[in-house]
Amino acid sequence: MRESFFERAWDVVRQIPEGRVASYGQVARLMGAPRCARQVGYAMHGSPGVAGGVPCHRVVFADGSLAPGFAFGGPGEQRRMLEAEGVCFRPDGRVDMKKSAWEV
DNA sequence: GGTTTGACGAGTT
DNA sequence: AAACTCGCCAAAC
Repeated sequence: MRESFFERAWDVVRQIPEGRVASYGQVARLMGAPRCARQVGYAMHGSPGVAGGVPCHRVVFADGSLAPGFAFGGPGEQRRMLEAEGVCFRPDGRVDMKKSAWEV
């Protein structure tokens, strides 16, 4: 059943524990496509959302910055959601990958 | 079946 | 430090 690349991406994102964040490249790597970070990001855009079991808000850039224009109701909503899960943020507005990076 | 696109990443300027 | 460019690759047109 070779699910589409997207569905596989969702499956990996689904495994991200609470209070942790994973970069697009990280997710892509876990799915066996380390070069497909962009496709992962695009898959997130088309994800069913948290209601579908895909916490796309836990997926961030490799730098720890969030996607511009992200919205579950507002760009600041994602940060608020992550903080609520225990994710550490830096004054720059980026996620503290050093503490909140998803350890596989 | 070729072209365009894009929630990335790393390298340059 | 921030902005820009190039490369990668799957999905949509």
